Amino acid sequence: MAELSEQEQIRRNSLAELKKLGINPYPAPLYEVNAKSAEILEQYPQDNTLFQNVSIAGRIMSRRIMGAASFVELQDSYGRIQLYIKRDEICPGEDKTLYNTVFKRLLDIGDIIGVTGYVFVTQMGETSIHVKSLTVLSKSLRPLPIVKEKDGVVYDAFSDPELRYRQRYVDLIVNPQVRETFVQRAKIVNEMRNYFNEQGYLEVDTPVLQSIPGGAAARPFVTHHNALDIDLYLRIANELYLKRLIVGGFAGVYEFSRNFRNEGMDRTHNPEFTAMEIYVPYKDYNWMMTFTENMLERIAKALHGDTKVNVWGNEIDFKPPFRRAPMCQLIKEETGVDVAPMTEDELREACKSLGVETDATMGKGKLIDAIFGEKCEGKLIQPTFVTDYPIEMSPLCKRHRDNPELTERFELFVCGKELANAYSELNDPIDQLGRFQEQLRLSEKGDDEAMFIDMDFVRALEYGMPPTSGMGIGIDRLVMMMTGAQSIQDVLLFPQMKPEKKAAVTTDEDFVKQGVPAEWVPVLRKAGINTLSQLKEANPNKLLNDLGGLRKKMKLDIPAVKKEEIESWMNG
RNA sequence: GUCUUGGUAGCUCAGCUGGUAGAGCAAUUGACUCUUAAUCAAUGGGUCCAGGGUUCGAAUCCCUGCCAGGACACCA
Repeated sequence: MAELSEQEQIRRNSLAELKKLGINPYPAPLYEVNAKSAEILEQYPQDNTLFQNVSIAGRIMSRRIMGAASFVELQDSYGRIQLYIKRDEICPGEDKTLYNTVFKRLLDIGDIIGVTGYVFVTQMGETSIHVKSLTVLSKSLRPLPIVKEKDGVVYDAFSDPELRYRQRYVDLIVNPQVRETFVQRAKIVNEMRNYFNEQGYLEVDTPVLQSIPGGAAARPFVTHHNALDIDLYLRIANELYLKRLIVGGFAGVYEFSRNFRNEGMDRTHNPEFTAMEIYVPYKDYNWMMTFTENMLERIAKALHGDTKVNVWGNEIDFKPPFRRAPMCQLIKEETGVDVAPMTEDELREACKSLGVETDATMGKGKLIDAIFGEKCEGKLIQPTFVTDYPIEMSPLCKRHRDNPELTERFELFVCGKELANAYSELNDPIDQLGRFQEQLRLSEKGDDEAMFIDMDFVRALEYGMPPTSGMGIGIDRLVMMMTGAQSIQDVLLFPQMKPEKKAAVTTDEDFVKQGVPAEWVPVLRKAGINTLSQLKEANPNKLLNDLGGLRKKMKLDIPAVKKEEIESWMNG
């Protein structure tokens, strides 16, 4: 096991010693716990008759040993509390092994223990547990990053993003704000679920494996089902399935949907992400705006006790009503250009004069959207419903009641980023089929984002779907805003990473196969020979000298090696 | 996809125009019965991401690759 670091080796030795002392480092029985660290710290100062017989378990995060008494910081799922461990308290008899050997020598930072005792306040004024008994619950074999903190300043923070995301378990142990982010994420989702359920909407599950990846325009992941011998796609959206359920007659359906898109990754995109979509019959997008702003107000209050939330340096107020403005109006405000009456050629001209890049495949709608994206999006800091999008951008959305070139669609922008998207859903099956066919024409023209045609969905609409409004919201992005996270990786427990590649390591066995006696392998490594190719290219005379020197230096009780032996290793 | 920054001890990081690898914390051994970034003394710990090149000599300079971060582009 030469690959183990010194500290890992020491911990394994401690593990063996614990076993020798008859202590099971991984005991089977449950450990009865009757207190939480946070509760003790909160309640004991109010009433010091409480917690006089506590049992608590957690991980050792630091130790301050002062001879026959010690202080330990114990971390449970709720926070940290200090333990006061006195030798003669946990070892009342003659035998002081539990304190002197087990606690002081064989336990380490990172180990999980359970203790019983009573709560008191130290001379320094810190609420602590005076320990009467101590039980080893799990021995940790790897050293934890040591993060220290004083007066709110964190020293030696565990901050390497690669390690934090690859080994999230370590991140969660040493960085308490990480755990808090995910508690808040759960709170946001629960709050939404309650809001929907209270109004009688039904949570449903729809297929993740779809034979037609519909409901959005994005590159899907493809997989194969062997028994059916067909390709299937991981869903890019669940919209078309939820609308089928509205056809089926539900009074409102929603789903928290893990979606998958085979596209680029960056600070706001992960290949798998969570969207919430909800569809309510007999409503329109105006109703949905009110519904959405009330939902966000509720979430903000649940999390922060206030509608005002600091998001990336801006104070955002989620107090309804949010501003509502048509896209063309916002463009006019920002640029002075009225794009509404323009022809495609005029729009192209307008883009040029505004410095917005275009290409030949873009139609009217895409040109308007390009101007909006370039000039307006970033300016929408306070929550704003942008309404009435051009029709070619929105193949699943109903035409605007006053203008057939527009759709009854809104997107909600906060801090310059799109947060939610909603329609008065298109329920005219003939119009829907025509729009799908238009998408197909676009895709034949080379637009690889255009949608597939889902004929079963059209058939469902032909049976009749009530007028319906639907809304989708990116949960990861919402959590980022509500928690102030800078990167989507900070709101996903296990963000996507390239697999770790182990550097090609020559193992001890490889050296032995090469003819090197096992006892010489560590010496060889000490001499800087870590791979077979290094061994083959080494100078035998120098190696003979080095090994001889190291043999003396390391006081090895093995016979000196001869030059012929070294040469035989080198030649295999 | 392009550009850019980085990868050195368990963690956080130094390491200058090339000359045998350093600190703090952590670890080990010892001292210490209310400490709290505990303190004091001593000790050990490295494939300097990998592979090539230049050189008498490379953590350091050059090239290629891998991984990560950032920016841009692309992205209903």
